[in-house]
Amino acid sequence: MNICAHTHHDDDRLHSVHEHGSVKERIKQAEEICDEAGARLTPLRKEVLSLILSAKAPIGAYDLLAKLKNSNERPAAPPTVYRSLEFLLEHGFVHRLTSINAFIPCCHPREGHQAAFLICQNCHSVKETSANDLFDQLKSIADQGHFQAQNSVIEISGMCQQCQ
Amino acid sequence: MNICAHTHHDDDRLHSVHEHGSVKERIKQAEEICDEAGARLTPLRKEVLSLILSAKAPIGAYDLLAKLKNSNERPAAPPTVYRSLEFLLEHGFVHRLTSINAFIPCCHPREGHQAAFLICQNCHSVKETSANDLFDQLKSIADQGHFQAQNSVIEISGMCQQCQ
DNA sequence: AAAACTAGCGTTATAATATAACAATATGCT
DNA sequence: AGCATATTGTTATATTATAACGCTAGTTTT
Repeated sequence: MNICAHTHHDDDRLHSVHEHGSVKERIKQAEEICDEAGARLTPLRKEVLSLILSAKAPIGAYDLLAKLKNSNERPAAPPTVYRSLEFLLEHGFVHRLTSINAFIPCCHPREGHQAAFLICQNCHSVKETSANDLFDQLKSIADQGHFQAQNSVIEISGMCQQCQ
Repeated sequence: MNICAHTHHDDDRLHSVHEHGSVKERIKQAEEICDEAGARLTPLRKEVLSLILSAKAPIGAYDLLAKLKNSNERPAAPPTVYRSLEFLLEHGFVHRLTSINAFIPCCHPREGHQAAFLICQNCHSVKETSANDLFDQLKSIADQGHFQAQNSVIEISGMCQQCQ
């Protein structure tokens, strides 16, 4: 299992946490992935992604909208944000946390993985985990229900280590 | 593992599906549970629960509101519904499906269990499963993240057997 | 019994999240 | 250049959820 933090406090007690690159590096990586896939990481999309990467907690669509308006000559309305989010979700650059209507960067955009999220209700930090055993279980549940799974939401809310 | 269906089509191919009582019986059971717990299943709450039990698919708050308005001399506004839902959720009579903002009855209101849901995107049937192995996995994920879990959302969207 | 307290509900208003529909512009292709 | 398509702008509105305040009825306290 693998745990990745998206948080504003240090996580050095968590041995399995690894370093992500800087925002700049991660944008660059996204550009490469888009090039390979023939997708267009336009300036708008890049900026939305950058805002999500820079936010050290999950960020909502309307918060993104406000930041776009502030930091930008560009006009911005809800569809501006939602369309960019749609693109970023499709290409695996961000995740939607449905239980809190907010977005976080994906730790491993190349892997196209499924993930489970640990969401701290106190400090709003999020840990993304890719637990293969868990998804095997899910698959077996779906199979037993004769169900063709397309999409899973696994979100655990509670209290992170630092906040306990 | 245990699978329960909330659906408008027959599920006889699913051996593990069991029968729920009639709406009347299930309301009666809820009354008993409330009596034991010292909670009040008021006429309004009873009616909302009854509407959710009768709906053969997940039902949204505003659909409930519309039904309340139709079938009733009682006035109804959004807080009317949301407050009743809050009560029913707290006491384990219904589940909220956060990925589709809708509500379904709980199959086993006495057990206070956690559940995972299989949501058919085509016919909107839902199967509720209580998979202990899965929740053991979740617990172990939370433990490895030194995380105190309070609440889990597990929702799998896809295509049910009948719709494939 | 009167006063204080409380749970539940009514009522009005508004917040927060998300999408529809159509117009304008930019980009890639021949 | 001319065409097709993708992207973005723009306006309007739909959908989901909560805040705030007051009333009523029942319960407890004095």
